[in-house]
Amino acid sequence: MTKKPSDMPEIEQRWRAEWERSGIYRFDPTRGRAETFVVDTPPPTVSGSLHIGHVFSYTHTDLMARYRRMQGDNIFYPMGWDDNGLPTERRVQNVFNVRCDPSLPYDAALDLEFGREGETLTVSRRNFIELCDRVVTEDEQGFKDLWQRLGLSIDWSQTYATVDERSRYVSQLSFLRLVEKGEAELREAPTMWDVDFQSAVAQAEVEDREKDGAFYKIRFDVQGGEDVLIATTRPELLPACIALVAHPDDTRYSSLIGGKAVTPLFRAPVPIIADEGADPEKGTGILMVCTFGDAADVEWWRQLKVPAREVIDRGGRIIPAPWGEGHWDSQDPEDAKKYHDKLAGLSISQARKEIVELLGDAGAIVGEPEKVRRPVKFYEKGERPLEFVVSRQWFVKVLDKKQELIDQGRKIQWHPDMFRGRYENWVEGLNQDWCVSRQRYFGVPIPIWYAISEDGGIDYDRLILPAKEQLPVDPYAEAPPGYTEDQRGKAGGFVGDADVFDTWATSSLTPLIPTGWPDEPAKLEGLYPTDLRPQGHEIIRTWAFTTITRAYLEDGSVPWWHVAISGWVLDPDRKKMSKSKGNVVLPTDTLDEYGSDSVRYWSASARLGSDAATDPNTFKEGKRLITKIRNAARLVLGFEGPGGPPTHPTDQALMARLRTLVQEVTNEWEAWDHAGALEATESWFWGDFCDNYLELVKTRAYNQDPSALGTLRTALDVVLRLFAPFVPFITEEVWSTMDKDGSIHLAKWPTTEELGTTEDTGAFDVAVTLLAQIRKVKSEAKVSIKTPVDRLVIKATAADLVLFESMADDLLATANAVVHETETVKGDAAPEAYVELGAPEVKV
RNA sequence: GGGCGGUUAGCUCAGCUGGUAGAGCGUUCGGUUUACACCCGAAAGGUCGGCGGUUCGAAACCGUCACCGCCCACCA
Repeated sequence: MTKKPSDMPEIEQRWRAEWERSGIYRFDPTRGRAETFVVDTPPPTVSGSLHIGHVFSYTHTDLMARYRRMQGDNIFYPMGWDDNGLPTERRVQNVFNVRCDPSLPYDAALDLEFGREGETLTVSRRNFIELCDRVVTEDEQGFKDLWQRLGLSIDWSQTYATVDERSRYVSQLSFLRLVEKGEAELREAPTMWDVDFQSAVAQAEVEDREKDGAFYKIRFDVQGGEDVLIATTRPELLPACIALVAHPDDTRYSSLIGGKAVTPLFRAPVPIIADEGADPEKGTGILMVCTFGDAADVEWWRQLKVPAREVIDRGGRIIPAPWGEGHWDSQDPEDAKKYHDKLAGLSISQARKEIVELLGDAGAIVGEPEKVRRPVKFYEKGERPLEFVVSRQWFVKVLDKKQELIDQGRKIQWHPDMFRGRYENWVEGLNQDWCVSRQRYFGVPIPIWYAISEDGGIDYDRLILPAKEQLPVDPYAEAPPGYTEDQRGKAGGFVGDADVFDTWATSSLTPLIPTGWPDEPAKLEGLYPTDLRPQGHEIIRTWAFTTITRAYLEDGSVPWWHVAISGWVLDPDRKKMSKSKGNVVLPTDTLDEYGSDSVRYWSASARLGSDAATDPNTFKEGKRLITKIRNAARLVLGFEGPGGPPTHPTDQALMARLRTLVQEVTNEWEAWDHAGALEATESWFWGDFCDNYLELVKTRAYNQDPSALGTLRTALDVVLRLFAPFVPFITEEVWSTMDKDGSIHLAKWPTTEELGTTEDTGAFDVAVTLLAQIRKVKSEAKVSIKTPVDRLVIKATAADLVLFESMADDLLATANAVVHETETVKGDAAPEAYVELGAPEVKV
């Protein structure tokens, strides 16, 4: 070992290679479930950037894996890559400057460069997917490098990707089983829709954003009456109005209920109905129901049982002839068409401006618009508000099993426990079934065909399912059983579902993908349910929820017994990091600057569930600890001579205290508190061991006292093992210079039994108390710590004096005291030292 | 609007089942001590967010309020 810490990069590099070569993190398939610890590792989105947050949370997982490994468990610690879905598509679009057009034919010769400039190219679906594969391969390597550099004890022979054959197989097979059980079904219904990505989205991917808007008061005529004012923030939906709603107890409007109003401009008669859902306090208390402004509109539309008047197309523009040319439900169809033509083709925001003007000209807007700030639903990755669009989508039924899903959550231990509440809160608030189909390209295809009837129409009630042996299948490219490819799209033939699964539909199966489900029952039984799901709290509603749901629907199981939640990494100003704020810390930079063990130290010092700031001080603290470990080891291992059992009281006391530490640290681990374990270990190591014990024992150690040498070596051995999960590189490095077989990471976790049975008599406390007093006198006298003490008087209780005498040799040597006297005091006073110093040293 | 966290030394945080406040960093003072100056020793610094209550005793338990953060909620 060299003295300078600057060789840590070399040490890290060397052990990283050695661990990979020796395969110490390999899973052993011959051992049983009881002694196996299975991690359901989060597959990172490979198209996302490497983020310091990754380092933080993945370290948390590795800490527990390393602890369990040292406890003797056979660790199943696989790695998955989440490469399917929108993030990859987006990245491909940017990297190659392309868009996918599924109608184009495949171009086998297409060869694009990374960072291609110039005009945006449209490519076929298959070309697009090939580009996705290229990007993904590149990105995965970046993550693997980072993980290995960080020292994650992953078994790299257990890897998967969410678009690979195995994942597609599992995803499709599991889905087909849901279809057969009736738990997944195709529905044509208004669904939340992102007009930019042109895909349906699920409730879990939706977030509210506060947006400015304006309330417009619009005058509707009432048949056989005066008129009525409604308030709306979405006047552009007026042509889609199908009813007005007021609260049944709202006396202002009770006379109107059951009658009809007539929309301005379009002159469409619409019923006026009463419903508890209308809030008399909001707006004017009466509102228009449109197809579709929001989820409430969907609800009322269902109650009314009238056809939808859709006016917004899938790209977010006003449809030219919303309910069929010449079919205007209007008292004045010509006017209606005239007005609508002015809106047709406009985007939502353009249409809003236009219609406000038209309504204004027609005198149908009353007063000034009232500015309001209200929550608007967005796709979490989207930029424009979601619309409700009628489309055909696959849903997994969850609304009918909320209680069961909550009960499943209660069979799982959440760390920290408060996040169980988060989960239950989400399940209780579910108001839509889980929409799993997405109108995207790069993902797991929905393995379904639909029959085409003899008249040429697609019969969505006649599903054609693939044979299990056919999976994974791409129904867009392959023909279903009993058909041939030339029947595609023909009367009497079939059409393949062109959609892919939502990324969570596959990610929800990560406990099943690497564990042999369902064709290797022996393997599965040895690995499932898994032990640990680590994840962030922001994806409880997606990943945790969908995983629990899929496991429950599949066989009633829970997917794991523990969920460990990591917090977020904040910048030093306690702000959440984001690219737009420009405060993202790159993990490679941090690793370059501080080294892997230091960065791990920082991660480990944060408790599960709590956020952490990227604090340079904590990184430095880690670096200091690593240096301290090396130096202490250098001292201990530098002593020559045979070691023996602890016979000296100081040594016995140290062993007793170490035993207490081992118990405490083990308890912390068992309570899933790695930060507590680290803190206890570090505090013992730095305080008891380095500052006090090493000083007290030095003289005897230099004199080759076997009790001292044996104790020093045992203590180092044990404390290294306690540190090993946190700082695997430096502990392995030191371990390798000791007389030990194999890696420290396969060594047994320390037990109290291996540390004998000597009691902590209190001698150590007495010594430390007295030593502190002597040091204080010297410090106040501003002399060197090694200044001789001429006369030392110890005043203590009789019991403490016995303890003092037992280790007086160590204490006097450390204090450099030559004469000592003792004085017995009554009661339970702490021992006191009276110190007379020799002549101050003369400074040269 | 509903739910959940947090509020302890200048900063970042720990304080388990209630017994007169802790760590690291920072600050100040001192120390070349043959493991380590990425070190060692010492010191200063807090009415534990406010107000009530339970208790012999509350940072900890109960109630309430305030502020910060997060999650959720049909947005007319």
